[in-house]
Amino acid sequence: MDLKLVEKISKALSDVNRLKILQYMQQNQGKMECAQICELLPLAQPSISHHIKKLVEADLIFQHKMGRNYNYSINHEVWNLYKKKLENL
Amino acid sequence: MDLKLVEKISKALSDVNRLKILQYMQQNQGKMECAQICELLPLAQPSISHHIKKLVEADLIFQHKMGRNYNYSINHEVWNLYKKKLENL
DNA sequence: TAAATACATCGATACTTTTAAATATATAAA
DNA sequence: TTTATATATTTAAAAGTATCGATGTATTTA
Repeated sequence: MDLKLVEKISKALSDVNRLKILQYMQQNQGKMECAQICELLPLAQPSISHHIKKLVEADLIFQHKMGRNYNYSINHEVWNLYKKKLENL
Repeated sequence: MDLKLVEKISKALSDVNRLKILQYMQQNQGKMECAQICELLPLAQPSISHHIKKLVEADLIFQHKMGRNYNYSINHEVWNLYKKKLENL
């Protein structure tokens, strides 16, 4: 994992709304739906969609389409790689 | 460590120049001077000063004045707290 | 005390990010 | 096949961030 990727992931983590999304996912066995996030955060739906996209683009979460809903789940591999990289930049 | 602080630290980490500064510090027993950073990065001195300030404000590094130079060193306590917090948001 | 050094701060500009309103798309239900 | 639902995308405005030139401030050296 090079510094450009560390930068990208850090940027994805540098917003309280996105951190709350991840927190909620961690507390729900790494899974959640968009509708739940809408209840969790005081933001309009397009804003939440935007934040989710940032997390997806940073490879921190996966997006699976299930019927007309999406399910999101934590990408533990990237998450662990990031933490490991911080140990020794 | 609350999410607002995680956000602040992540923001400090979300720039390649600042990551390079930290990387260099890690490789130098957690210490370095500003002049070394100026050689390391292709940036003007005020930009480097700005980046250092971000790291100091996030409590990721300490600033010690030694004569007319400053010495910077990694704040291992905050650094470790951050990594620990990521383990379990 | 004057000049040089090492850094910080200020001010302007350019770039990026966040947000919401409006709109689009895919799927399920009626 | 029309309508409702869940989510994404587009657009535009506001706020935040990076950069650098100019300048300021300690501190050391001459």
